[in-house]
Amino acid sequence: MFDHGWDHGLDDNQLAAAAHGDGPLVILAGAGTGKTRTLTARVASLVDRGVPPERILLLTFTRRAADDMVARAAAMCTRPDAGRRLQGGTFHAVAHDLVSRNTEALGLPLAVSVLDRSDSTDVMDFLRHDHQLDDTDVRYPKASTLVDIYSRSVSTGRPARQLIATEFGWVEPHLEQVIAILRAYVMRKRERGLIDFDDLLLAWRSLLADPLLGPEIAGRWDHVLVDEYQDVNQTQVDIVHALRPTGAGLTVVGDDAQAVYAFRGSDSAHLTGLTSSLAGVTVLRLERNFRSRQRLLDLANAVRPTSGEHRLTLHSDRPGGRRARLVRCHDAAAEARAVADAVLTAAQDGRPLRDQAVLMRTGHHSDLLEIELTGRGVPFVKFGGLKFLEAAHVKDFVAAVRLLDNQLDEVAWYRLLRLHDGIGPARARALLEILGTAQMPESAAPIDIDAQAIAAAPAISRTSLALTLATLGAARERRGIGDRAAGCLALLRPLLTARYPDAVVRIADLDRLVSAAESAPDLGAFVAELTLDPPASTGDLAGPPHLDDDYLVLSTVHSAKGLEWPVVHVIHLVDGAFPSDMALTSSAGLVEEQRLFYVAVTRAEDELSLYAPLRMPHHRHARDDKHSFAPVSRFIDEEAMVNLDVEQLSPPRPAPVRIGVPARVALPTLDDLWA
DNA sequence: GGTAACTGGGTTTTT
DNA sequence: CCCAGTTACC
Repeated sequence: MFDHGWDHGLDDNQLAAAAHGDGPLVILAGAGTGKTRTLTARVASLVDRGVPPERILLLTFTRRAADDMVARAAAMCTRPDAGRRLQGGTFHAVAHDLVSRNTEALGLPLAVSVLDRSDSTDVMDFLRHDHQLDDTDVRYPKASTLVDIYSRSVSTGRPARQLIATEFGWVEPHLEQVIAILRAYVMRKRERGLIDFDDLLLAWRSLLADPLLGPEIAGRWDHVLVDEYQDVNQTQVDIVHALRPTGAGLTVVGDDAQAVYAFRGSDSAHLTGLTSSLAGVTVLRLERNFRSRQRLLDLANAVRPTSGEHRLTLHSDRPGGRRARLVRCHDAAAEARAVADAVLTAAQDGRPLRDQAVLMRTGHHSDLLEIELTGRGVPFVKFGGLKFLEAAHVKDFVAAVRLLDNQLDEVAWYRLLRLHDGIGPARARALLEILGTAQMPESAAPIDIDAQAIAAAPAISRTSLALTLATLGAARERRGIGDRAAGCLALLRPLLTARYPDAVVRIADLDRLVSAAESAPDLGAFVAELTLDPPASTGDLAGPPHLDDDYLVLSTVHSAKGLEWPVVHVIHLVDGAFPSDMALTSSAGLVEEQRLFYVAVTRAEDELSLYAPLRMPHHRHARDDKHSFAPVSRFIDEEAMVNLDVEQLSPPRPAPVRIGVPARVALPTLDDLWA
């Protein structure tokens, strides 16, 4: 074999995938089987075969995965400029780029604002109000439920009526009103230049369906490679199909047992279906695992949901190892202590904190653990759960920036207006009628509009509102990105200071955001990108200064997908927590939880500990009988149990009971205190 | 009467 | 952080 660089260290199956020709290729890759390595090697091999790098498109679901893959592929290529020319990104980022360049063709205003989920909920709330669905005497579906229905409907291609009938039964009494609101939601966004996450994909699909633009866009790429294909929804399937209609030049990688995004419209049937529906498809399997010790894979294979023809069985390159531990704890507090003990013990045994991770079903499952870790001085970083962007002040800043370009952005106005004393939901809505209405750039002077709004505002808010509008107007006149961003911060400074007790910290956050924005090519794009891919913590923005510090990672299983650590702790393995009580009612939900558990288990390289608290504050069902292994976790059946070492932590010793006369304790009097 | 501001209890997962 | 319920203001 010639040494191309990209084929170095690949096994036969990986090599077959990397060197595969132009026909459609489906790679079924189990966890830890070198999927990324294979995909990047394939990219490098294509480039070596003479495919121009810019004619290769790598699609992923997270920007981290996209950046990672482009960088690694570039490193394998013999062409020095490949990294710059390779096209890669998340579905949503690529879509956003295309949408921004084609707003006119799409019939959108020149400037569009990207809505995250909570922005979408705000829009839905306006409509709920307009349609009088916010009366308190009848329980109408909440705005967030409406967003759920809308999103699931468009991303799966199922009509809302059908979706409501099968999965949102409690909404049916208001079916007609809900349908009317969903229609209005589409119109409202279009009028105001607002696009949500689903719209980005829908717009890309529409562009591809256009007789003129479609072929031009699809024609930009000869090869399309899609990572994590088990997580695509119907819109994404349509996009991929429009990009590579015959399947030639298409490579997809995935593992149906790791499909964990059904709640956002994904369906792993899209992956499994491809293996039979695509003419001339080559299906390759990667089952050789380079990550985990065999003992851990035995457990992984036993808990992996079976999936008929696409059964994959992982076998390790790294035999032996320790069996996973199942630690049964008395309650969540005992669990937190046990995890902290284990983390510190491992650290003493030469596993730095950075080699360990604690995984959980939902963000707040680590609440007690975080207190415990803080108390013991163990540094940690948390992924998943509340994001930096969800902090109120960051959303305020994003709103201000969006208003620079898009004055029709009512969601942004609504947010900003309510920061003023004396302006609540109702007054903000009234002011929106004035401020958020379209004025053509050349028509009525904006000053008049501002004056009108100030006059309409309650007296107490007029001074600060006038200042806000003036600062915003001034920032709009600026051209430099740093100046514009600084203007937005200047606008917020008095408002945040008045509103939040910890305003100093929050403003310092925004200072960092402003300096990060300065190096961006365009402020609007910077904010849109921030929305599409929010940094997990403020630390992310400042670059990696604490990279040489040692810290423990706490993460939701969803956010841990694709990552690995030598030592992994999975906490809260108890019905109602993991699996989530939201999923307990449907079998589809339970299978998804099982896949999520499989993802968690397969993150570990050397050591895996599973923690099962027996008593949870809100769950009385966990029984205390210490010797029965039956209700350990519904994820672990008898076959899987064989691969576990079970440890039972003794319950905490009850506080000693004192019998006798209670001591008399005198509370201090004022005179005592002043003495 | 209509709002804003405050209080207390609860929270799935994410592009 | 969001929501519902309550109080207090104009």
